Amino acid sequence: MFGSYIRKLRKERGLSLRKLAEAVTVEPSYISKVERDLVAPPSEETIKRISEVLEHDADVLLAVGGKISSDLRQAIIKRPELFSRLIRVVNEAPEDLVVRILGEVQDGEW
Amino acid sequence: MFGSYIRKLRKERGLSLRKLAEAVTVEPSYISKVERDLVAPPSEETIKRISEVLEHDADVLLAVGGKISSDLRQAIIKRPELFSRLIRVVNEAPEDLVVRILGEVQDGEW
DNA sequence: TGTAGTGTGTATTACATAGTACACAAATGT
DNA sequence: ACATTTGTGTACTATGTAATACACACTACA
Repeated sequence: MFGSYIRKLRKERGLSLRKLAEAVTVEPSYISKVERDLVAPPSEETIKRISEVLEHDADVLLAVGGKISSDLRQAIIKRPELFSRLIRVVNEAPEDLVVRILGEVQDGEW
Repeated sequence: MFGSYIRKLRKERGLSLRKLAEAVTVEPSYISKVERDLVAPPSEETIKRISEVLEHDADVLLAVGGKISSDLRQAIIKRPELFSRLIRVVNEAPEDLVVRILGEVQDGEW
């Protein structure tokens, strides 16, 4: 999944596999294997560099690779009761509702 | 950190290291090393078993061990834009405010 | 004074993670 | 025709993760 996802992105950017590899500072053969899903998705750091080169949301790319950004992990780990509850509750709630809450929290309407 | 944390819990429960090890189905020497932080915290599965035996919140124990429950990870990974934003926004907000939001979302007051 | 239970030390292991290094073949450009 | 670029195949490696296995020494206790 991750492989085909970034291969498509790369082609849309008109970038060769080798150019991507160079920009990300990994071996071309590694990108080749990654794009065909012959190996597991790269590390968090490498995925983040890929997201910059391909100009794609890092959180989404990490998620496609089955990972979570370490700053999110740290936030959760620092207040586990709060965030565990929050995530589980929100996960049950319909998305549009959550989006509305988010907007209001952000706008300081509380 | 994790080690001293569970050692304290275990003593409070009046449990011997070996009894804990047996209940968790790992080697006593392993628990010994874990409790003195000579090795990294156990796997998610093992921490969850420890949390049951010691009757302590699993999310908190996982967090002390630097981990996040896989069900939370899956929730985030399925809707990365939503949850990444949510976590970052909430992380900036004061806790009491977040707790109030949580309560209201739960109570279906939206 | 054994023997049962306590915690610990040392050595080892299986598997996963995250890649590198380098050679090769096909297509493209000039 | 030749050089360059493109993607790929094969082999190898270093580090981390998550433990096991077993022997040892100390304390309690009956």
